[in-house]
Amino acid sequence: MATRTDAPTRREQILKEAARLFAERGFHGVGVDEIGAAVGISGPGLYRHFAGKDAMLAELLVGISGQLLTGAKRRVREADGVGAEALLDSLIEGHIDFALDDRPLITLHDRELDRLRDSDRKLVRQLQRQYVELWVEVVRELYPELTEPTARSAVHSVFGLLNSTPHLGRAGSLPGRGATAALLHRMARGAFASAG
Amino acid sequence: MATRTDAPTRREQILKEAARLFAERGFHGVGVDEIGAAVGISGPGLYRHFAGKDAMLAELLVGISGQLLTGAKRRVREADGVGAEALLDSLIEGHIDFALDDRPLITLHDRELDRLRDSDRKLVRQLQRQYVELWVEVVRELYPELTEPTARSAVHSVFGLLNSTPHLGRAGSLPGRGATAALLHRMARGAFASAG
DNA sequence: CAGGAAGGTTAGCGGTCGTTAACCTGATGG
DNA sequence: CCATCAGGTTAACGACCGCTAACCTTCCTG
Repeated sequence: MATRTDAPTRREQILKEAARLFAERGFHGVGVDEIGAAVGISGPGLYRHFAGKDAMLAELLVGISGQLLTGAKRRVREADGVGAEALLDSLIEGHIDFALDDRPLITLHDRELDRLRDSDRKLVRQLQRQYVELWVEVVRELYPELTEPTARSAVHSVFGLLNSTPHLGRAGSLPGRGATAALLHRMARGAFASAG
Repeated sequence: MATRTDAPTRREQILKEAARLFAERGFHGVGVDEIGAAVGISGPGLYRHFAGKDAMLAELLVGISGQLLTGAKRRVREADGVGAEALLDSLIEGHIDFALDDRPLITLHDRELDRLRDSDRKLVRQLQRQYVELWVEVVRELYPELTEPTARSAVHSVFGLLNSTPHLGRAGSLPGRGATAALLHRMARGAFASAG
């Protein structure tokens, strides 16, 4: 992975703050002036970087879905031949990393999808579907007794479990990142194991 | 439980439709005219029944939290002495019933809490906290090796799992209510069992 | 050193939305 | 039989919000 060391561009600043604000107060609950203020410019200045408020949300959601899918595909590729056990662990690990590092995006991901233009929403849905199907394949390989609809439901439910991180108290109430990740991982595996 | 047989009052109609619309498009994404139209009256007519749009959301959220807590307390009372195993099963069953029967409310429950007036939000948070603590006690009785913060995280995560029902395709894609409930139940138990 | 692109600014327009005001109607009960 | 009231209606107001227009710097570059 090409690790970023250079400073974030203004566009990236804006996207990050917009994600945070959208997650906190909802897409309609945040004004462009607030987003601008969050990056030190004011209101209409945003339009030098984005076509509009909708475009920010679209870029965020497409970006999330794309990143998740790309990462998962890479894991499948790199884990070729190591067995379904290790691959599922890798997928879970990737999803947990994402859920813990980009909480606002995870929140947006299943909250504001309906606010997108039709074409963008279709694209995001397609990316999501591919991501899910990728998991379903791995899960069914590991638990062949699961029917395909059952496996899909199980995958969605585990996503719900992993995406619960925003609800795990903001501050130091949770037992540290590593411990939280390990707990979520164990629970996800336990949930799958009991699905059949 | 005193089963309702009489027709729903207008207030109840409004709340039900408002819940559905809020869940579909977000609190700010729904206008009072739409809510009115959904029950056959128009816009400002709602103000004969509610002080304002905020009041509808507040009543919905307080109602949900209260119902969840009341039901859970009843289950604890009725299950006195039957052991932690059966009690946890009962709590899970109750939560699943709620998640399957009142999907819009479940969605609102963890999506629009921040839109409430301070006092209402505090009340809802307090009811939620009691509900969580009730689960935590049972879980820790059943799995004494769990620390209290770990148990609390586990409970939140299982809520995420159980509340994933809105993401399980609207139509006939899921394998029937009974099968879905059973699947969720098994997965929740498996997740808890693997938390330690 | 001109000059244009990049990236800001403020003023303001147009539309939407929550809410209120004023009015109407049908049922109810003394 | 009339007063009252619950439960509607439409008109309209005021606030807010997304977005555009017009203008102003700063800086790179031929």
